[in-house]
Amino acid sequence: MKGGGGGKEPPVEGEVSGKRPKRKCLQWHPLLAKKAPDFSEEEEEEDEEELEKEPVLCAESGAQEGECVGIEDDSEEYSSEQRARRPMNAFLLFCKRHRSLVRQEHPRLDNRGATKILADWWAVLDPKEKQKYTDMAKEYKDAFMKANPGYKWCPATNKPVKSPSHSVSNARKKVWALPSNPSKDSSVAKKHPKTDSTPQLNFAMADPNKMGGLSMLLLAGEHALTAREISSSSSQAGGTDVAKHTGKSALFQLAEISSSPAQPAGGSKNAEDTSSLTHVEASGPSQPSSPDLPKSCVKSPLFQLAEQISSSRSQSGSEGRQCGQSALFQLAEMCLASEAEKMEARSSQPSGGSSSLCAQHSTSSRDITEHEEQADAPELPLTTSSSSSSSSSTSGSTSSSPTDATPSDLSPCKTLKKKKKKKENKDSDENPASSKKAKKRHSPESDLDSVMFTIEAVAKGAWGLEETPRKKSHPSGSESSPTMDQSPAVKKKTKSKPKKQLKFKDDSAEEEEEGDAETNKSQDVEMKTEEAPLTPKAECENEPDMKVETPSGVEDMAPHCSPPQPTELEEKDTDTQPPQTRQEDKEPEVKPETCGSRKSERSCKGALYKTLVSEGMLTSLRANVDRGNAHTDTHTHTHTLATCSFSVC
DNA sequence: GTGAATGAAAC
DNA sequence: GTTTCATTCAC
Repeated sequence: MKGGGGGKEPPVEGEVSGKRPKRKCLQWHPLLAKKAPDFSEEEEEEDEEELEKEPVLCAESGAQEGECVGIEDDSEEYSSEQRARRPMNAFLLFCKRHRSLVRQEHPRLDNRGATKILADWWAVLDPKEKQKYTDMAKEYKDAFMKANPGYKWCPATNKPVKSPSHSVSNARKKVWALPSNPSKDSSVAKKHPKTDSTPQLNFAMADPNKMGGLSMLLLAGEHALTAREISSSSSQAGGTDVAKHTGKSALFQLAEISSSPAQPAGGSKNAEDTSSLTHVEASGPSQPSSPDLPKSCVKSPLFQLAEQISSSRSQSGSEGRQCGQSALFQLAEMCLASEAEKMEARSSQPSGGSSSLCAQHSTSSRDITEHEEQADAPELPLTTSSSSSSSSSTSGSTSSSPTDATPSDLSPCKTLKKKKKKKENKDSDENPASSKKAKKRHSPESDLDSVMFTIEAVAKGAWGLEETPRKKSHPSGSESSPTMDQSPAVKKKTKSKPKKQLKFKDDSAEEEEEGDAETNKSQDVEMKTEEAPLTPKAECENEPDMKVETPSGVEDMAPHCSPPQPTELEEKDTDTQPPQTRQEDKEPEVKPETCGSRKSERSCKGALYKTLVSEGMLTSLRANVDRGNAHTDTHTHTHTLATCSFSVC
């Protein structure tokens, strides 16, 4: 499987082979580039170092641009991709942040399935939560725009520019280069902007790709330094305006960088990596992640950024800006967290999952904690993140292949078109509503998992919780219950939707045999559950809410397990399944056509869910399930408990 | 390369 | 109102 590490690893190869144009994400570039060919093996550990080193070198040299660029001529390859990526929207941010969790929970589930779940989750998400993400997205976008003033959302369209050869590179690079922008201080970093094509190329090429995330950081750091030369470490906020700007851009970059996938580097390194990242984020005292590296160089920038961030936060209190920064900061954290999660997930999967998580947790937790304290803003409580973040780590080098070149010529737009066409076909085939369903269907397993998961969540209401770690914040004071309830519930429904299709089939057959079938399912579920690492993330606070809705059995675990919502879910799987089925049955009626549009569907689901809840359907179902699965549950529960403990640790 | 989701911008 | 693209990665 590429999957495990592969997913990202490939990128590494990519360089040479050059594949995956898509990946190009900003994040990827840098890292990938770093991965440099030099290393053949050892790579993992050293890769990281190198990665950092390279940038460092550049930094040292001072002329980052030229040399760096030069170094990697290859970079041209990147150039194709260099084009800045669109900033993620709220949903994407959400996905990025939580995907790993979902995947952890459902190892089998592929991204598509995870996306579905996330979508459901998103639908259910409290407005507040959404708002947070929305805000973050906004901030992110703003920062992005600042960085890339001239950026057009769909460069592709512009393609004209892209003439085969240079055009491409320019366009993409531009993005990076663009940042230049205007007036802002950040301009320094961006300096090369687009104004001159030539320079730009160099600059653009060089920086982003070669420099990699670090490079970016360096640049940012420079700016920052400039702004706050003063503050080498303590700086507080000095925050001059400039600093702020810088910080922002820096943050933005940081976010991008952070988002860069964790490096494939081996899991073993994770610990180290993690530490390095951690310190970076944490802004902790500078510790050199790796002695080898010129720490000062490397760290400095990163460290500075971190400092800035932290300082900004502290300041922020007084200033309004904080919001923006915090958002960005959060974003960065999210990215890191997500990566970390990934790392964890991967590493954990093979082995034992939960344990690994715990370990990581502990490790990073401290750092994270600090951050959280500082940052913690309301926003992302993200428990998840915490866990994941910790893991984080690795900076990886990921790499994706820069390569890609490819298509770029045409411009992404074209490429996309293909996709779209496909989609269209699908849609056209069926009604709107149906179309969705049809799509959903792809893999039974995934669907099942997702369904199970959803069901569980619904039963417990965990989902809502999970998602929102922030929810904790309490969403609702008075309303809380309703909102909370709904969300989870909705989720369920939502989920059901995807499942429905699958389930329908199953249900029809299964329902008849429910007795046996359930048992089997439950077992299956358990199996899955076991496989799944169980995560953690959870939100204890939610529990209460959950309980409210789901008084029944699961509660036991829920309380403790807050983190492991997923876990809970799993437990429920067994139980839930049956219920699920039923719900689904009902849903079909409602959902189907009504919800032609995505939103509408979600809404419908939500409504249905509410209805069901009100009716007490869920409760009754659960009860039934519990009874039916009693023995099975016992098993599961035990397992769950264990899990919980873990998470708790 | 595709898909699965949502959302934002461009068209 | 439609397209494109953003993220992620197994397939």
